[in-house]
Amino acid sequence: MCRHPPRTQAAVGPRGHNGWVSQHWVLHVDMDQFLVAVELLRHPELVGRPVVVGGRGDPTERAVVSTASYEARERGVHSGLALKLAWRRCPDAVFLPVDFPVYEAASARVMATLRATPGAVVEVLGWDEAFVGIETDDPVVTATAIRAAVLDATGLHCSVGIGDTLVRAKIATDFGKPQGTFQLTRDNWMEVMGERPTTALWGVGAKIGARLQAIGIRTVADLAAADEDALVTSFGPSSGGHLVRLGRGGGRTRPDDTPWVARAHGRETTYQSDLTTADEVRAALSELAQRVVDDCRKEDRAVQRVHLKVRFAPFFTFTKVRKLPEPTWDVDVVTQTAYALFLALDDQRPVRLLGVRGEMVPPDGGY
DNA sequence: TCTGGGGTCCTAGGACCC
DNA sequence: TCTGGGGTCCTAGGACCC
Repeated sequence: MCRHPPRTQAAVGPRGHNGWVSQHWVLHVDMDQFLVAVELLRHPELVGRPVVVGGRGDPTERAVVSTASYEARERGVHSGLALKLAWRRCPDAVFLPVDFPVYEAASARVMATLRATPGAVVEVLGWDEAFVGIETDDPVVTATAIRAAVLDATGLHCSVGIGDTLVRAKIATDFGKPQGTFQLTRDNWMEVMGERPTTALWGVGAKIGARLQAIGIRTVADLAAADEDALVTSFGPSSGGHLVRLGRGGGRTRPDDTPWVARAHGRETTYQSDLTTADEVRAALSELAQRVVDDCRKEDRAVQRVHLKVRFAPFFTFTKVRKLPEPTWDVDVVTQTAYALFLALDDQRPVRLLGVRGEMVPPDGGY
Protein backbone atom coordinates (compact mmCIF):
# COMPACT_ATOMS: atom_id res chain seq x y z
CA MET A 1 0.00 0.00 0.00
CA CYS A 2 1.48 3.25 -1.12
CA ARG A 3 -0.96 5.70 0.33
CA HIS A 4 1.52 7.99 1.98
CA PRO A 5 2.10 11.29 0.28
CA PRO A 6 5.57 12.81 0.53
CA ARG A 7 6.11 14.50 3.85
CA THR A 8 6.44 17.95 2.45
CA GLN A 9 6.32 21.12 4.47
CA ALA A 10 2.59 20.70 4.40
CA ALA A 11 2.98 17.72 6.66
CA VAL A 12 4.37 19.90 9.37
CA GLY A 13 2.24 22.58 10.88
CA PRO A 14 3.16 26.18 11.46
CA ARG A 15 5.70 26.32 14.24
CA GLY A 16 4.43 27.95 17.35
CA HIS A 17 7.07 30.60 17.68
CA ASN A 18 6.39 34.26 18.18
CA GLY A 19 3.44 35.68 16.46
CA TRP A 20 1.29 32.62 15.99
CA VAL A 21 -2.19 33.17 17.25
CA SER A 22 -3.89 30.38 19.08
CA GLN A 23 -6.68 28.81 17.03
CA HIS A 24 -9.02 25.86 17.19
CA TRP A 25 -7.78 22.54 15.83
CA VAL A 26 -9.24 19.08 15.49
CA LEU A 27 -6.98 16.19 16.42
CA HIS A 28 -7.95 12.65 15.53
CA VAL A 29 -6.28 10.18 17.87
CA ASP A 30 -6.15 6.60 16.65
CA MET A 31 -4.49 3.74 18.49
CA ASP A 32 -1.98 1.67 16.51
CA GLN A 33 -3.01 -2.02 16.09
CA PHE A 34 -5.05 -1.55 19.25
CA LEU A 35 -6.11 -5.06 20.23
CA VAL A 36 -2.72 -6.53 19.37
CA ALA A 37 -0.95 -3.75 21.25
CA VAL A 38 -2.99 -4.44 24.38
CA GLU A 39 -2.19 -8.15 24.09
CA LEU A 40 1.54 -7.43 23.69
CA LEU A 41 1.52 -5.58 27.01
CA ARG A 42 0.72 -8.83 28.77
CA HIS A 43 2.58 -11.07 26.33
CA PRO A 44 5.82 -9.15 25.74
CA GLU A 45 7.47 -12.32 24.43
CA LEU A 46 5.28 -11.98 21.32
CA VAL A 47 6.67 -8.60 20.28
CA GLY A 48 8.01 -8.81 16.74
CA ARG A 49 5.99 -11.91 15.87
CA PRO A 50 2.91 -12.04 13.65
CA VAL A 51 -0.04 -11.86 16.04
CA VAL A 52 -3.70 -12.17 15.11
CA VAL A 53 -6.59 -11.38 17.46
CA GLY A 54 -9.96 -12.76 16.46
CA GLY A 55 -12.85 -14.98 17.49
CA ARG A 56 -11.94 -17.46 20.19
CA GLY A 57 -8.36 -17.61 19.01
CA ASP A 58 -8.90 -20.89 17.18
CA PRO A 59 -8.06 -20.46 13.48
CA THR A 60 -10.01 -23.59 12.56
CA GLU A 61 -13.29 -21.97 13.67
CA ARG A 62 -15.71 -19.75 11.77
CA ALA A 63 -14.64 -16.28 12.79
CA VAL A 64 -12.72 -13.33 11.39
CA VAL A 65 -9.64 -11.32 12.25
CA SER A 66 -10.34 -8.36 14.52
CA THR A 67 -6.81 -6.97 14.45
CA ALA A 68 -3.54 -8.19 12.97
CA SER A 69 -0.08 -7.04 14.04
CA TYR A 70 2.02 -5.18 11.50
CA GLU A 71 4.13 -8.34 11.05
CA ALA A 72 1.00 -10.28 10.14
CA ARG A 73 -0.24 -7.50 7.86
CA GLU A 74 2.95 -7.85 5.84
CA ARG A 75 1.82 -11.40 5.16
CA GLY A 76 -1.57 -10.32 3.84
CA VAL A 77 -3.59 -10.71 7.04
CA HIS A 78 -6.00 -7.88 7.77
CA SER A 79 -9.11 -7.28 9.82
CA GLY A 80 -12.23 -8.86 8.40
CA LEU A 81 -10.31 -11.76 6.88
CA ALA A 82 -11.57 -15.23 7.79
CA LEU A 83 -9.38 -16.79 10.49
CA LYS A 84 -8.99 -19.91 8.38
CA LEU A 85 -7.56 -17.86 5.55
CA ALA A 86 -5.33 -15.92 7.91
CA TRP A 87 -3.99 -19.21 9.18
CA ARG A 88 -3.27 -20.39 5.67
CA ARG A 89 -1.46 -17.17 4.79
CA CYS A 90 0.44 -17.02 8.02
CA PRO A 91 0.60 -20.45 9.70
CA ASP A 92 3.23 -19.36 12.21
CA ALA A 93 1.12 -16.50 13.53
CA VAL A 94 0.03 -16.51 17.14
CA PHE A 95 -3.78 -16.55 17.32
CA LEU A 96 -5.36 -14.97 20.38
CA PRO A 97 -9.01 -14.75 21.44
CA VAL A 98 -10.84 -11.43 21.60
CA ASP A 99 -10.93 -10.32 25.25
CA PHE A 100 -13.51 -7.52 25.42
CA PRO A 101 -13.19 -6.50 29.08
CA VAL A 102 -9.45 -5.98 28.78
CA TYR A 103 -9.78 -3.78 25.69
CA GLU A 104 -12.60 -1.81 27.27
CA ALA A 105 -10.44 -1.09 30.28
CA ALA A 106 -7.53 -0.01 28.08
CA SER A 107 -9.86 2.16 26.01
CA ALA A 108 -11.19 3.85 29.12
CA ARG A 109 -7.64 4.73 30.19
CA VAL A 110 -6.91 6.19 26.76
CA MET A 111 -10.07 8.32 26.77
CA ALA A 112 -9.45 9.48 30.33
CA THR A 113 -5.97 10.61 29.28
CA LEU A 114 -7.39 12.59 26.36
CA ARG A 115 -10.02 14.23 28.58
CA ALA A 116 -7.31 15.19 31.04
CA THR A 117 -5.71 17.40 28.39
CA PRO A 118 -6.51 20.99 29.45
CA GLY A 119 -9.15 22.56 27.22
CA ALA A 120 -9.79 19.38 25.24
CA VAL A 121 -13.28 18.50 23.99
CA VAL A 122 -13.28 14.74 23.37
CA GLU A 123 -15.66 12.96 21.01
CA VAL A 124 -15.22 9.20 21.20
CA LEU A 125 -15.62 7.34 17.90
CA GLY A 126 -14.90 3.80 18.96
CA TRP A 127 -12.76 1.70 21.27
CA ASP A 128 -9.56 2.96 19.81
CA GLU A 129 -10.17 6.41 18.38
CA ALA A 130 -11.46 9.84 19.29
CA PHE A 131 -11.57 13.41 18.09
CA VAL A 132 -10.05 16.07 20.30
CA GLY A 133 -10.98 19.70 19.79
CA ILE A 134 -8.49 22.12 21.26
CA GLU A 135 -7.20 25.69 21.07
CA THR A 136 -3.48 25.75 20.43
CA ASP A 137 -0.90 27.84 18.63
CA ASP A 138 0.94 24.72 17.54
CA PRO A 139 -1.13 21.60 16.89
CA VAL A 140 1.94 19.50 16.12
CA VAL A 141 3.35 20.19 19.56
CA THR A 142 -0.04 19.42 21.09
CA ALA A 143 -0.33 16.18 19.13
CA THR A 144 3.12 15.11 20.21
CA ALA A 145 2.27 15.84 23.82
CA ILE A 146 -0.93 13.82 23.58
CA ARG A 147 0.89 10.86 22.05
CA ALA A 148 3.42 10.97 24.87
CA ALA A 149 0.70 11.24 27.51
CA VAL A 150 -1.22 8.27 26.09
CA LEU A 151 1.96 6.19 25.91
CA ASP A 152 2.87 7.14 29.46
CA ALA A 153 -0.58 6.33 30.84
CA THR A 154 -1.22 3.11 28.93
CA GLY A 155 1.97 1.83 27.34
CA LEU A 156 0.20 2.08 23.98
CA HIS A 157 1.22 3.94 20.84
CA CYS A 158 -1.13 6.01 18.75
CA SER A 159 -1.11 8.21 15.67
CA VAL A 160 -2.64 11.66 15.41
CA GLY A 161 -4.23 13.41 12.46
CA ILE A 162 -4.47 17.18 12.63
CA GLY A 163 -7.11 19.08 10.71
CA ASP A 164 -9.29 22.14 10.54
CA THR A 165 -12.35 19.89 10.15
CA LEU A 166 -13.23 16.48 11.56
CA VAL A 167 -13.06 14.90 8.12
CA ARG A 168 -9.58 16.27 7.41
CA ALA A 169 -8.27 15.22 10.81
CA LYS A 170 -9.70 11.73 10.43
CA ILE A 171 -8.20 11.20 6.99
CA ALA A 172 -4.88 12.72 8.01
CA THR A 173 -4.32 10.02 10.61
CA ASP A 174 -3.75 7.32 8.02
CA PHE A 175 -0.83 9.28 6.63
CA GLY A 176 0.71 9.51 10.09
CA LYS A 177 0.54 5.81 10.93
CA PRO A 178 2.19 4.27 12.76
CA GLN A 179 3.34 6.38 15.66
CA GLY A 180 3.23 9.59 13.70
CA THR A 181 1.44 12.82 13.01
CA PHE A 182 0.11 14.33 9.80
CA GLN A 183 -1.67 17.57 9.12
CA LEU A 184 -4.41 18.11 6.56
CA THR A 185 -6.02 21.53 6.15
CA ARG A 186 -7.77 23.52 3.48
CA ASP A 187 -4.28 24.55 2.27
CA ASN A 188 -3.00 21.09 1.36
CA TRP A 189 -6.28 19.16 1.00
CA MET A 190 -6.39 19.21 -2.79
CA GLU A 191 -2.66 18.64 -3.15
CA VAL A 192 -2.82 15.52 -0.98
CA MET A 193 -6.30 14.18 -1.76
CA GLY A 194 -7.36 15.64 -5.11
CA GLU A 195 -6.17 12.82 -7.33
CA ARG A 196 -7.22 10.00 -5.01
CA PRO A 197 -10.38 8.02 -5.71
CA THR A 198 -13.51 9.10 -3.86
CA THR A 199 -13.34 5.90 -1.83
CA ALA A 200 -10.37 7.41 0.02
CA LEU A 201 -12.93 9.60 1.77
CA TRP A 202 -14.44 8.76 5.13
CA GLY A 203 -17.97 7.56 4.41
CA VAL A 204 -17.51 6.68 0.74
CA GLY A 205 -17.29 2.94 0.27
CA ALA A 206 -17.25 0.74 -2.79
CA LYS A 207 -20.94 1.17 -3.62
CA ILE A 208 -21.10 4.95 -3.39
CA GLY A 209 -17.77 5.14 -5.19
CA ALA A 210 -19.16 3.11 -8.09
CA ARG A 211 -22.31 5.22 -8.28
CA LEU A 212 -20.21 8.38 -8.35
CA GLN A 213 -18.02 6.97 -11.07
CA ALA A 214 -21.12 6.17 -13.11
CA ILE A 215 -21.94 9.88 -13.20
CA GLY A 216 -18.39 10.83 -14.12
CA ILE A 217 -16.97 11.51 -10.66
CA ARG A 218 -13.84 9.50 -10.10
CA THR A 219 -11.54 11.53 -7.88
CA VAL A 220 -11.86 13.70 -4.80
CA ALA A 221 -11.20 16.72 -7.01
CA ASP A 222 -14.03 15.67 -9.32
CA LEU A 223 -16.34 15.43 -6.33
CA ALA A 224 -15.29 18.79 -4.96
CA ALA A 225 -16.09 20.39 -8.31
CA ALA A 226 -19.35 18.51 -8.81
CA ASP A 227 -22.70 20.19 -9.18
CA GLU A 228 -24.58 19.86 -5.91
CA ASP A 229 -27.97 19.70 -7.59
CA ALA A 230 -26.87 16.73 -9.66
CA LEU A 231 -25.71 14.92 -6.53
CA VAL A 232 -28.92 15.72 -4.71
CA THR A 233 -30.83 14.23 -7.62
CA SER A 234 -28.78 11.05 -7.45
CA PHE A 235 -28.32 10.68 -3.70
CA GLY A 236 -31.10 12.62 -2.00
CA PRO A 237 -31.11 15.95 -0.18
CA SER A 238 -29.02 14.96 2.80
CA SER A 239 -26.47 12.68 1.20
CA GLY A 240 -26.02 14.83 -1.90
CA GLY A 241 -24.99 17.90 0.06
CA HIS A 242 -22.88 15.81 2.36
CA LEU A 243 -20.91 14.34 -0.54
CA VAL A 244 -19.97 17.71 -2.03
CA ARG A 245 -18.78 18.95 1.36
CA LEU A 246 -16.84 15.72 1.79
CA GLY A 247 -15.03 16.23 -1.49
CA ARG A 248 -13.85 19.59 -0.23
CA GLY A 249 -12.84 18.20 3.14
CA GLY A 250 -15.52 20.32 4.78
CA GLY A 251 -18.16 19.61 7.36
CA ARG A 252 -18.04 19.87 11.13
CA THR A 253 -15.18 21.77 12.68
CA ARG A 254 -15.86 21.08 16.37
CA PRO A 255 -15.99 17.75 18.15
CA ASP A 256 -19.09 17.20 20.26
CA ASP A 257 -18.61 15.67 23.69
CA THR A 258 -22.28 15.05 24.40
CA PRO A 259 -22.43 11.61 25.99
CA TRP A 260 -23.37 8.92 23.51
CA VAL A 261 -26.84 7.43 23.85
CA ALA A 262 -27.40 4.02 22.28
CA ARG A 263 -30.37 3.72 19.90
CA ALA A 264 -30.33 -0.04 19.90
CA HIS A 265 -28.60 -3.11 21.24
CA GLY A 266 -28.09 -6.24 19.22
CA ARG A 267 -26.56 -9.67 19.53
CA GLU A 268 -25.56 -11.91 16.70
CA THR A 269 -23.81 -15.22 16.48
CA THR A 270 -22.28 -17.25 13.72
CA TYR A 271 -22.87 -20.88 14.56
CA GLN A 272 -19.99 -23.28 14.15
CA SER A 273 -22.41 -25.77 12.63
CA ASP A 274 -25.46 -24.57 10.77
CA LEU A 275 -28.89 -24.66 12.43
CA THR A 276 -31.18 -26.95 10.50
CA THR A 277 -34.39 -27.32 12.53
CA ALA A 278 -37.07 -24.89 13.63
CA ASP A 279 -36.46 -25.83 17.25
CA GLU A 280 -32.78 -24.98 16.98
CA VAL A 281 -33.63 -21.62 15.47
CA ARG A 282 -36.23 -20.82 18.11
CA ALA A 283 -33.89 -21.78 20.93
CA ALA A 284 -31.13 -19.63 19.46
CA LEU A 285 -33.46 -16.65 19.03
CA SER A 286 -34.61 -17.03 22.61
CA GLU A 287 -31.05 -16.87 23.89
CA LEU A 288 -30.17 -13.85 21.76
CA ALA A 289 -33.40 -12.09 22.76
CA GLN A 290 -32.60 -12.67 26.43
CA ARG A 291 -29.23 -10.98 26.07
CA VAL A 292 -30.67 -8.07 24.12
CA VAL A 293 -33.40 -7.50 26.69
CA ASP A 294 -30.82 -7.67 29.48
CA ASP A 295 -28.77 -4.96 27.77
CA CYS A 296 -31.80 -2.73 27.29
CA ARG A 297 -32.97 -3.27 30.84
CA LYS A 298 -29.60 -2.12 32.16
CA GLU A 299 -30.44 1.26 30.64
CA ASP A 300 -34.01 1.06 31.86
CA ARG A 301 -35.24 1.55 28.30
CA ALA A 302 -37.75 -0.85 26.82
CA VAL A 303 -37.55 -2.47 23.38
CA GLN A 304 -39.89 -0.93 20.83
CA ARG A 305 -38.72 -2.56 17.62
CA VAL A 306 -37.25 -5.97 16.91
CA HIS A 307 -34.80 -6.65 14.09
CA LEU A 308 -34.05 -10.13 12.88
CA LYS A 309 -30.91 -10.85 10.91
CA VAL A 310 -30.47 -14.22 9.24
CA ARG A 311 -27.64 -15.51 7.14
CA PHE A 312 -28.38 -18.70 5.32
CA ALA A 313 -25.56 -20.89 4.15
CA PRO A 314 -23.48 -20.09 2.30
CA PHE A 315 -23.76 -16.31 2.12
CA PHE A 316 -27.08 -14.58 1.92
CA THR A 317 -28.29 -12.21 4.59
CA PHE A 318 -31.75 -10.92 5.38
CA THR A 319 -32.76 -8.27 7.85
CA LYS A 320 -36.36 -7.78 8.90
CA VAL A 321 -37.85 -5.25 11.30
CA ARG A 322 -41.11 -5.17 13.20
CA LYS A 323 -42.46 -2.59 15.59
CA LEU A 324 -44.02 -3.98 18.73
CA PRO A 325 -47.57 -2.97 19.72
CA GLU A 326 -46.06 -1.53 22.85
CA PRO A 327 -42.53 -1.29 24.28
CA THR A 328 -41.56 -4.30 26.35
CA TRP A 329 -38.94 -6.11 28.39
CA ASP A 330 -40.69 -9.43 27.89
CA VAL A 331 -38.18 -11.87 26.42
CA ASP A 332 -40.95 -14.08 25.09
CA VAL A 333 -42.47 -11.22 23.14
CA VAL A 334 -39.11 -10.37 21.59
CA THR A 335 -38.40 -14.03 20.83
CA GLN A 336 -41.83 -14.63 19.29
CA THR A 337 -41.57 -11.50 17.18
CA ALA A 338 -38.17 -12.52 15.88
CA TYR A 339 -39.41 -16.03 15.19
CA ALA A 340 -42.47 -14.73 13.34
CA LEU A 341 -40.15 -12.68 11.13
CA PHE A 342 -38.06 -15.78 10.54
CA LEU A 343 -41.07 -17.84 9.51
CA ALA A 344 -42.16 -15.06 7.17
CA LEU A 345 -38.92 -15.56 5.26
CA ASP A 346 -40.16 -19.03 4.36
CA ASP A 347 -36.68 -20.24 3.54
CA GLN A 348 -35.65 -23.82 4.23
CA ARG A 349 -31.88 -23.46 3.94
CA PRO A 350 -29.61 -24.05 6.94
CA VAL A 351 -28.98 -21.00 9.08
CA ARG A 352 -25.40 -19.92 9.61
CA LEU A 353 -25.87 -16.67 11.48
CA LEU A 354 -28.67 -15.25 13.59
CA GLY A 355 -28.95 -11.78 15.02
CA VAL A 356 -31.54 -10.07 17.18
CA ARG A 357 -31.49 -6.34 17.68
CA GLY A 358 -33.74 -4.31 19.90
CA GLU A 359 -34.37 -0.68 19.16
CA MET A 360 -35.07 1.13 22.37
CA VAL A 361 -37.48 3.85 23.39
CA PRO A 362 -35.52 7.12 23.38
CA PRO A 363 -34.56 8.20 26.90
CA ASP A 364 -36.85 11.22 26.79
CA GLY A 365 -39.50 9.57 24.69
CA GLY A 366 -41.70 8.24 27.50
CA TYR A 367 -44.65 6.09 26.70
C1' DT B 1 -11.57 -19.60 0.30
C1' DC B 2 -14.32 -17.82 3.48
C1' DT B 3 -16.70 -14.26 5.05
C1' DG B 4 -17.69 -11.17 13.05
C1' DG B 5 -20.28 -8.45 15.95
C1' DG B 6 -21.17 -4.02 17.44
C1' DG B 7 -23.34 0.05 15.75
C1' DT B 8 -25.26 4.55 12.87
C1' DC B 9 -27.76 7.11 9.34
C1' DC B 10 -30.33 7.69 4.99
C1' DT B 11 -33.90 6.92 1.26
C1' DA B 12 -37.92 5.04 -0.86
C1' DG B 13 -42.46 3.93 -0.87
C1' DG B 14 -46.92 2.44 1.05
C1' DA B 15 -50.74 3.36 4.30
C1' DC B 16 -53.43 6.52 6.36
C1' DC B 17 -55.33 10.98 7.81
C1' DC B 18 -56.74 15.75 7.02
C1' DT C 1 -65.07 9.09 -11.88
C1' DC C 2 -60.94 11.08 -11.13
C1' DT C 3 -58.05 13.42 -8.32
C1' DG C 4 -54.91 17.73 -4.83
C1' DG C 5 -51.01 18.11 -1.44
C1' DG C 6 -49.04 17.81 3.16
C1' DG C 7 -47.83 15.28 7.13
C1' DT C 8 -46.81 11.23 9.87
C1' DC C 9 -45.90 6.54 10.75
C1' DC C 10 -44.18 2.29 9.30
C1' DT C 11 -41.38 -1.27 6.87
C1' DA C 12 -37.75 -2.55 3.72
C1' DG C 13 -33.44 -2.14 2.45
C1' DG C 14 -28.89 0.10 1.41
C1' DA C 15 -24.54 1.80 2.86
C1' DC C 16 -21.00 2.78 5.88
C1' DC C 17 -17.99 2.67 10.02
C1' DC C 18 -14.82 0.41 13.72
